[in-house]
Amino acid sequence: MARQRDESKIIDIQQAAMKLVIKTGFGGLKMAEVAKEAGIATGTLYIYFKDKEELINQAYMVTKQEIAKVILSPDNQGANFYESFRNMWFAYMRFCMETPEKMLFVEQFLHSGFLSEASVEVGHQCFAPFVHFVNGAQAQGFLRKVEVEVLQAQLMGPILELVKLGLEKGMDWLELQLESAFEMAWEALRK
Amino acid sequence: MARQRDESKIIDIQQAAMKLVIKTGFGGLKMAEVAKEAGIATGTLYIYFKDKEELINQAYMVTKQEIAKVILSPDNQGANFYESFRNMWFAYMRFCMETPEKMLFVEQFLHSGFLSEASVEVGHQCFAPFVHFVNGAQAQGFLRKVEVEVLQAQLMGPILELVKLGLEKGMDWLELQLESAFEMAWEALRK
DNA sequence: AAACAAGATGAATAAAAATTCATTTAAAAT
DNA sequence: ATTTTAAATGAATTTTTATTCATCTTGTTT
Repeated sequence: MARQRDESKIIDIQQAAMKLVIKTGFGGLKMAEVAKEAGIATGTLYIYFKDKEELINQAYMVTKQEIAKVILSPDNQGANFYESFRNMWFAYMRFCMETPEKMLFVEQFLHSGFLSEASVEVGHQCFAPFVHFVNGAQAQGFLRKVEVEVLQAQLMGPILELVKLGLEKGMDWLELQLESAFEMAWEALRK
Repeated sequence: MARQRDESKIIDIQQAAMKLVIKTGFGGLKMAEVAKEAGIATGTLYIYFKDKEELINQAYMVTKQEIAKVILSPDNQGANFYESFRNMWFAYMRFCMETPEKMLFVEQFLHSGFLSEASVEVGHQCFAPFVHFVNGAQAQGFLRKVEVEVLQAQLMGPILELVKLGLEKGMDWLELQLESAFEMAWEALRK
């Protein structure tokens, strides 16, 4: 008997928040600015989210899951390990270059002081398939036998830094570095 | 004709701020808490620093310079390139493990929205010796010929991630991973 | 040891930001 | 077309946090 809640606003709001975090950092993130960026009134935020903490944590959980999906998205039927690894690396890198705000938001969130119980849980869930992939690859002798977190650090650390550089120097610049960057990652991790 | 200003308070205050940033992120950093952590009254902060922005920027500049000094500190007389590289990597890593708050503060600061003109300048200054070292090593055929920023990303990115892991899982755990981590970095960067 | 000057204090104030809510608007049902 | 009711609004309020300042303390000088 009344107008519908516009569920797409949830996404708009989360995207607005992520976009602003890149510019201002978590410290500078203001609810009034999120609303403005999302094209709605301040009060409307509170229809869709209980408070700032919930908004930020939900943005994290949704985005973290999206990223996990991206990494597993390539169709690796018939590909050898090197090719699968390469596909996943490029899939993730392309995602980061297209929506850097998402990966940087997820990254910064972890040290923002907003991290809730539920977010930690989602983080673990999303990490599980990666652990499985790495364990298999190690067992088959494709990857170095070091703890999975160390592999992850070596793999994700440089990507994060490269995306930050991409924001400063332009994604066209970054595009030119991709092959080298991938090779370096591969040399670091291969057995 | 009056009591001396205690210059060591400047360091205490900056260290307090850096320590708190690890716990609460930049967003959660409160002047009252910095004062408490430093063991002084809130108002005393403003004797030593004009405002929050100045405090944070000065902490950054001092710490960034300290880090630059640490990386160049090893005595590499008579060492070959591999040994020099190894010495620098371990010198930096040890510094990070002893005072993770400094490296994480510097890291987070760059995306906090507080970055001043002067801080950017100091950042560049500190980067210059690294550029020089890398250029020389590339010319002599020790390192891959990729842009210096890409090398830096591949080198520093994993260290940052490892230190974060060290904070979560303990520095004793990280200690056990150092040799592997260094080897991976070396394989990534070597020609 | 008295006077002085600058440091230190922390409660009071100002500024900034999150959240609420009385009111308005508009989609859906009758 | 009218009624209904939840969404949307944004000014007002509350809450949080930075900054100031009247007062006190302490080291130094004479």
